[in-house]
Amino acid sequence: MYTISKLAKEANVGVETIRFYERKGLLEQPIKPIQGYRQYTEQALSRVLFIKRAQYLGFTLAEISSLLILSASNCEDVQQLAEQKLAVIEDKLRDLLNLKESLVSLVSDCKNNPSDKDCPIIQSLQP
Amino acid sequence: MYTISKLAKEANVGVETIRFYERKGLLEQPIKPIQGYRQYTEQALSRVLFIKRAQYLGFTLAEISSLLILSASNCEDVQQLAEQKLAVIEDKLRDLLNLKESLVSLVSDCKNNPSDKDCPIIQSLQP
DNA sequence: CTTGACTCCGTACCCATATACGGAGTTTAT
DNA sequence: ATAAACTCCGTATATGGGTACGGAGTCAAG
Repeated sequence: MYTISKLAKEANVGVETIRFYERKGLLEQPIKPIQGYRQYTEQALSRVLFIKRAQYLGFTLAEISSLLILSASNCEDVQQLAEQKLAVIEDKLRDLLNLKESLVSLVSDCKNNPSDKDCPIIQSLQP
Repeated sequence: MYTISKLAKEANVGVETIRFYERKGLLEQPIKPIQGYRQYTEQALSRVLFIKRAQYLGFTLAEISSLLILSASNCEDVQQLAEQKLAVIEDKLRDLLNLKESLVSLVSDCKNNPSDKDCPIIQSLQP
């Protein structure tokens, strides 16, 4: 069990971020004991780490929210939502691959540029 | 020569976006004639298109700003900036591919799940 | 039992990237 | 010569994702 600051530290985010996620409904706020501080479980930690990883992958908090709602429904619904997310991921993959290819080719043009000016990247951005 | 709205239309952005870029120093604001409206040159259009392309490649406006400054001089620095972006994109690609594979396999587990509950996806989200 | 660190809560503020509004001036079409 | 459309300018608002602040309560060590 963690206090909020331990949890934040463990997940490598700020305390305020935890509270922000709670307000956004991304993280369940543990019931506060009549007297004392809230206790956070391992599950809360996994949840925060999940959010962070998904964010890193380019999901917005809103998307992460619906990813997380998966766990509220029955298997078929879960599966369906997972398939939707899969489609989103595949789109993102395609976009990222295109981006990567453009950048790779630009950088390689740069490497073949003998001069220090007339940078091919800049030129390619010039219409 | 364009008026601001022609320029905006040509570049496929809003008029307000042009003004915003001017405020940000990404775009030089043409001198306003004593009487009348500002005139924008082809250069201004190229500049806006440059910004849009660079944005599409994943550069932030701040980065674009430094790209524009660097473009006057040093191909190597530009290349370095592009390589940094490339590294970030490659990391994201790797992670997205992993995520996709896990989702694919979870969805297929779901399909092999005869019951409506004990959803494998839900179970995989439990700690 | 006091002190210092931590928590709680509401609210305000921050940055990036725009987008909208409103009143006054300007241009263009009829 | 007037209306419609456009521009100018400052300011306000939006959205996403946080970060900071201040006062009051709580906990843990000495």
